Amino acid sequence: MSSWPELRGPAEEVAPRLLGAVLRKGPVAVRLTEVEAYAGHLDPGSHAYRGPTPRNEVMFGPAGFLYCYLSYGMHVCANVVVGEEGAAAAALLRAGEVVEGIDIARSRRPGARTDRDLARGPGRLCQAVGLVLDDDGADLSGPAVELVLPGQALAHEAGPRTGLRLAPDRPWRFWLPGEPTVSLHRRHPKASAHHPDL
DNA sequence: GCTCCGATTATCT
DNA sequence: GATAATCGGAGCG
Repeated sequence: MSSWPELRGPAEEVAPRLLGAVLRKGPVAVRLTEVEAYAGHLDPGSHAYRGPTPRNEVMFGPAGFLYCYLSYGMHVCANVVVGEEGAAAAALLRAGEVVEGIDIARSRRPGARTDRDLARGPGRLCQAVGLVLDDDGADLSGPAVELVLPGQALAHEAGPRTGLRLAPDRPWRFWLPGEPTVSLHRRHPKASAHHPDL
């Protein structure tokens, strides 16, 4: 039963369709403004590149479920599983605008100076929405966690992925133009070394 | 506004 | 034991 016909197809085609979608957990909901595509076993940048493990097994399942993992030992990041079952394709939820439960979101992110910082960045988004490691595998049909797709695809822009050590060059980051919650910066963790550029 | 840097732990080799 | 799809704070303009 493919209850998510809109999520079929390659990650880089499905991911932009998530822009403008609303993700809710309980009282807090965000409207997604920035996502990133990961093409599973075909993609050196994906956690699924080297095959199934206990952590990434949700990605190898059907579309419409949440894949959550711990990043840098302290931040939770969330993906929507997309594509055909077994392809392990997913879209990382990079940023959003809080559209419901903003007071609760603010209390969860006391460090945020402005509302636009509440869910700007994958770790911040999960903190604002209240997503934790235990939400790994959640069914996005609800009721605990729910995803509502926009009626039609919205106009978007694309650019290279950020933060990855491997395959950062694919233009698989997608965002809604003009959204203040979108962050277009940040370089690699470490430039490993200075190559004299030949 | 920008860049640099250290924190912290589940997961995999 | 090394790695990592990040964040927040410090320092500068």
